[in-house]
Amino acid sequence: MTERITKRLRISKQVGTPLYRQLQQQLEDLIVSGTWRPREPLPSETELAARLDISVMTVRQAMGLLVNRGLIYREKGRGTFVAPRPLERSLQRLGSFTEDMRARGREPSAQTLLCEVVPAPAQIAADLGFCPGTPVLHLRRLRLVDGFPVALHDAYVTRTDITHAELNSVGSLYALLEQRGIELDEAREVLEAVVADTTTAELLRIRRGAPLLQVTRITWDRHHVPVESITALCRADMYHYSVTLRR
Amino acid sequence: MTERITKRLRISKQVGTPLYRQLQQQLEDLIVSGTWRPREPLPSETELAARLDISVMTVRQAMGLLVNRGLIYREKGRGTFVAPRPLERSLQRLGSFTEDMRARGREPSAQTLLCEVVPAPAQIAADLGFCPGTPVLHLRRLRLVDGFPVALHDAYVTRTDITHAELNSVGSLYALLEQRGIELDEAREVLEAVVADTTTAELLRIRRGAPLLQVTRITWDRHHVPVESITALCRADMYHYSVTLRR
DNA sequence: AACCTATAGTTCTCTATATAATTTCAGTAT
DNA sequence: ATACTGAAATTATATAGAGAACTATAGGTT
Repeated sequence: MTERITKRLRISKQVGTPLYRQLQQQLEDLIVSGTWRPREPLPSETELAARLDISVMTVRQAMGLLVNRGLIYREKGRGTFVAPRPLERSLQRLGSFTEDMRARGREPSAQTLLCEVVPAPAQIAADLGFCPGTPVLHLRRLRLVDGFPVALHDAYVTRTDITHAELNSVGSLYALLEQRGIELDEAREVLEAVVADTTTAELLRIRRGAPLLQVTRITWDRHHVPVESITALCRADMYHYSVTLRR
Repeated sequence: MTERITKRLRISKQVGTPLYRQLQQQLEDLIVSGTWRPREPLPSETELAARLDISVMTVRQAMGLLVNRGLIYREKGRGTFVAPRPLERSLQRLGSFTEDMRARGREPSAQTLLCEVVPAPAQIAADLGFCPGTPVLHLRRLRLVDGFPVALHDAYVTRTDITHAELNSVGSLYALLEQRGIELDEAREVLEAVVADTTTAELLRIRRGAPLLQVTRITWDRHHVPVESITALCRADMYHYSVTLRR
């Protein structure tokens, strides 16, 4: 069983990806695909290290990442097990709307309602660490899943050279930023509940006063330079967030 | 500057706490207390290792925990820095309402509206991995901060020997569970937006139809045994959640 | 059958070391 | 003053190894 499964694991120093990342990814694929089920024991660290001819500490590092993602749990003296309920990772990793929806097998799309360079309003400037009035790209988009509106995104982006046409073509703002060499690294989100006003209700095709999840996010690149400040209004009936917490 | 600060760091093998945990905690205290400000460089890993006479890998492990908590960021070749905006940790660590509020310098209290052992309803039983009808403690509490109602908690707890009097005395369900030797380890939360019905509105002193953040949480102990399934309704105007995401 | 002990297996903590990749700084040449 | 090179400094990856702490199992004794 487990022995046959672990024969599928392949890691190589030639790949250019750190060994622990390769292992983490392959183990994660096995878990997410359902090959290993919740509470099923994984091979021990020492066993994997021997089988793959790598150091135990390297295996341990890979496993540590899976623990952090809530996919496995480890018990001293007993072993390592697949965590119950494979997690949605919306609040575990920084992903774009497009990525998140595709990961759920849904077809995301967007209507760009506004795409223009504006002077940064005071609060946005403060969020992004700019002087008020610094030019930023103001981007308002209606986000759809399988053709149905689910969220309204109102973003201020520090990169002002992204065009309406590019957005329509590529779809994902994050993908466009990454094409430009911006390495997204970290974001901070604040989640609140609000009710829909008339304009938002119309766009999202819900009644005025319906509950919305409001998500405010500031995103930084790997040099901790701010990239984006966005407020998203999400239909609460079609879209919710999940997270694993640790003690 | 940094030299004087690091003279305050003390770790000892006698303490019984792993060295990396001791260091992580002390560094965290320095950051949270404001001794180190955002973007300020921390001592390098090698410097700390030399100063504390411990291995670089041990320092690195401590730092890794701080990175995971969003308190610092590391740049290859440059160093380690305090992350901007010290984070509220509500969605980073598993903490109780009581702990969270105290951490924010607020005075939490509760009114227990219901505290009785009941047969687990089907959905709760499914959440907790029980047979329907298994006895669970049903606990409904109005949570207050500085005397003002902010949330309504409706919990089903697997430990049925907790009394109304204990809750009133100690206040924190998690503290009571921990007194009983239950080591809380992990929780999964789902966040949604809803609107207040008449009963909830009255209890929370808001208008009917006002937005609420609904948080559904299942908590497990360190053996991954379910401890609690809870639904919290939180006033959106007084209480919101934050989280750091990583790419 | 119950209990105790020894052993094996597993994760946890820690050490020492090395190389790779990146950034920064100092020295030298133009 | 500027540009280039090499060294120093820093984090990132990886290794090998050891002992501690815990769990599970097997075997022996009562």
